[in-house]
Order: sequence, then C-alpha cells, then structure tokens
Amino acid sequence: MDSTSTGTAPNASPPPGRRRGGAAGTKGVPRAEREEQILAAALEEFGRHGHASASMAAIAGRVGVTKPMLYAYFDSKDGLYLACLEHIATRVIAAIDEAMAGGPAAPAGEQLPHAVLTGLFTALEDRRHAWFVLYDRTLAPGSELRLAAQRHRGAIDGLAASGTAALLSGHGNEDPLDADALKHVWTGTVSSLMGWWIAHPELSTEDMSARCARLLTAIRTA
Amino acid sequence: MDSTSTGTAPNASPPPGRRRGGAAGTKGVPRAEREEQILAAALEEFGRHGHASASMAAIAGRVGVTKPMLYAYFDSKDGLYLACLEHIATRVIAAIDEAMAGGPAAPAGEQLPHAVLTGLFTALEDRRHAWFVLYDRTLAPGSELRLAAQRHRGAIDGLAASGTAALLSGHGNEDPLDADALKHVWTGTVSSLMGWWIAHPELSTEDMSARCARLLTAIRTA
DNA sequence: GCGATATAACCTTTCGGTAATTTACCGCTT
DNA sequence: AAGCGGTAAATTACCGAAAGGTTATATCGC
Repeated sequence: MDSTSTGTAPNASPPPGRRRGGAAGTKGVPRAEREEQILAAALEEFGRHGHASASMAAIAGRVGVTKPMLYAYFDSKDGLYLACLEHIATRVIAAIDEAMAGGPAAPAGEQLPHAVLTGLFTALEDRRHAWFVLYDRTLAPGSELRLAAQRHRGAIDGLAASGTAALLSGHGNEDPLDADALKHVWTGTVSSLMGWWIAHPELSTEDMSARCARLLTAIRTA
Repeated sequence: MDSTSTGTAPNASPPPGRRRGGAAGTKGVPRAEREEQILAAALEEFGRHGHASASMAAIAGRVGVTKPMLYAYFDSKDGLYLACLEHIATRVIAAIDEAMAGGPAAPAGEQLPHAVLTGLFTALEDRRHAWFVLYDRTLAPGSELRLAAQRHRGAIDGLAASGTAALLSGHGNEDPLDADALKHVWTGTVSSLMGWWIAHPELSTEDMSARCARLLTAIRTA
C-alpha cells in the first residue's frame, strides 16, 4: 500500500451492503453523495489546518477513499478549496440574510448583531471549523485562492456594512475608513467566538447565543 | 546555483564594505547581529505566510544568506519558530505592561483598552505581521509549537483577565466562561485591527490610535 | 594558520498530481 | 435463467517538484 494513499475506510458507511438509488451501471457511492462527503471532509481539514497544512491524502482518508477520487470530482487541491469557499460562503450569507430579514419581526438595530451571531451558530453548529476556510491568512498573496476568498469575504462584509455605518453615523462619524475598520472588527469578533466555541465543544448553540447576549450588553453599557 | 538556496543578497547591507565591531577572528557579520536579522526576517515571513507556508529558503533569502546559516544559529525550522514566539511575546507583554502601568497616570478602567491598543501599535509599528506568529491557527494540533504558542497567548490573556472580569462583574456577571470568552474576543479584536492596519500601510500609529478611540466610544454608547 | 563566518551541492521525505488497471453493478440478449 | 458487455466507481503504483536538513569546503580577519 502506498503510504500517501491512506488505507481502507476509517469512516465510510457501506462496507458490506450495497447501493440503493444509483444511476445505470454503477457500483459504490453515487456521484452526488460522494461529492458532499468530500466537500464536508475538505471543509473540516482545510478549516482545521489551513490550505497549506491540509493534505489531499488526509481528506481522502477522512472520507474513506483514495486520492484519485478527489481529483476525479474536483480538478486539483485549489479546485477543491474553491468549492469549499463557495459552499461555506453561500451557507454563511444565507444565515446572515435570514437573521437580518428576521422570521416574525425584523430585529431592530441594537439586537441585530445578536440575531446574526445566533444565525451563524445555528448554521455552522456541525461545521464550526469551516468558517476559517474563509479567513485563512496563509493563502499565497497573489494566488487565485486568496482573491476568491477576499471576494467572498467582501460579499459577507457587504451585509455588515449598513449596520456598522449606521452605528458610526449615529455618533456623527462619517469616516469611510472607520466604517471599514469596524466591519473588519465585527467579522473578527465572529471568528473569535467561533474559535472559542471550537475549544468548548460541549456548549450548545443556545448556550452560545445566550452567552453572546450577555457579552454584548456588558460591552455596550461599559 | 541550487534553487533552494536563494542567490546573493536581495536585501543585505554589506556587499563591498566590511565589518566594524566584530569579535576577534571573524569575517562577515558578527553573531549577535545576524541573529537579530534572521529573527526579524523570520518574524516577517512566519507572520505573513504562517508556519507551514513559510520556507527556510525564503527567510534566508530575505536576510541575504543561505540556509545552513539558519541551521547554525537556530537548530531547525521549529527552533526558529520558537525563538520568534519568545521574541514577539516578550515584546507584546512589555508593551501591554507599560500601557497598563501608564507613564504619568495609570489609565482608568474605561480608557485602558485604548491605552493598550496604542501601546501595541507603537511596539509593532514596524513588525505588524509578527503579531500573527502568536495566532497561527495552522500549527499542528499536538505539536510542541502549538503548545508553546498557547502558553504565550495565555500569558498575554492573563494581563487582560483583570479587565474583562471587572467589566463583567460590574454587570453582575461572574460566569468564568463568559470572562474567558470575552478575553478571547478582546485578543481577536487586536488581531482584526492589526490585520486591517496591514491592509492600510500608509496609516500612522497616531492615526490608528485616534481611530480606535472613535470606534471604542461608538461601540460603548451604542 | 587558526577560528569564526559563510556557501555549494547534496540527501531524503512529503505531497500534489497522473496513468493504468480493477471491481461491481446494470440492462440487454440469447 | 444464464451470461455478456458497457459503464460508473475506485484502487494501485508511480512521477516530479519543493522543502527541510546535512556534509564538506571555502573565505576572511586577526
């Protein structure tokens, strides 16, 4: 056995039993299903270790498959990373959109941050590491990857822009750089909380939501 | 020429002129001076790209020497990284200590965060990337490096502990986990601001300090 | 010449990526 | 019902480049 191709499935489900709903002339796991599995494993590995430190063999091993499968479904390591970016960005933006539109009543300006946080915690509960795929500082400076990550972060920042600008202009501050910096601090705060949650896996989404409510009020009325 | 040993100095100072204050029987640059140069270059490279993506050859090339020099002064890549951790942690802790002890008058609780930020901006003005050596998320989970980084971050957190705990208990909140999370958010905020400053190299330390003052008041009286 | 500084050239491992081959399921024909 | 070929899914075994690390050698000031 090649040492770069990790051994038999440590994680895969179908060792003896066989398929149910595949297309004509097929064995193994159907394409769409495998694609999801690979994407989930890649999000975990890339989020945990960063692009450079994550290895294709490790991702394959997590799925219970060998490397060539990854290249059959996604063209390259960078291609897989791009797919991860798209996936997590879509998920994050959907969560924020939903939180801002607010189910029954749209949250007012003051409690909007808490609604967004709760939405993100809910959406990423089982994928906490994936958040950091968007915020990997180790991507090569000129690379397509970094540009793509920047683009997606920009889309997310756009949703935060109205909130931060409103907060500042409420204090007579119209400096666009101030608003930009505050956006950056806000997404950084989300990163901090996600990182802290990873270090405390036993805490539920509800616990995190309540905790953030306490922290936000404490900070605001300092 | 070996492609892994980068060519002649793209950055080093002494092409023609020779030394002045070296020890007995020496050519080139004296040991202590080279050590500083290497450390500075390593802080920059590690901070920019992370541990995994930074290469020893690139660090050597930045100094204007070849790889074996790095191994002569520091034993290994990890050894060099550990030295970087010590260096930047010492610098950061000194800056925070000084800001908290406050020159003429110790800053009150409310403006302490701003004093700390200003101290950090001043201390890291010419080494902005170095901050991220302490906060590299891509370090291997079980490694000595990650433990060392955690240890140093813990020392820094210790300085923030009194402030965050005081803020929360002022609101009747004595939950130790809340205090821990708030510490994490605080250091994350510093990271965010340092990252934003890197993206805006033209801004002075004073500008950043004033900007943060504005942001802090805006946040607090939301 | 002696010792400190420095380098060229090399070794080894890891990892992204690929070509050739195999396995197993399906439907169609006999 | 038995067999047969087609096709999707998957694996084994390999290549080449990049990077960490080492050895043996050269240079320069005292």
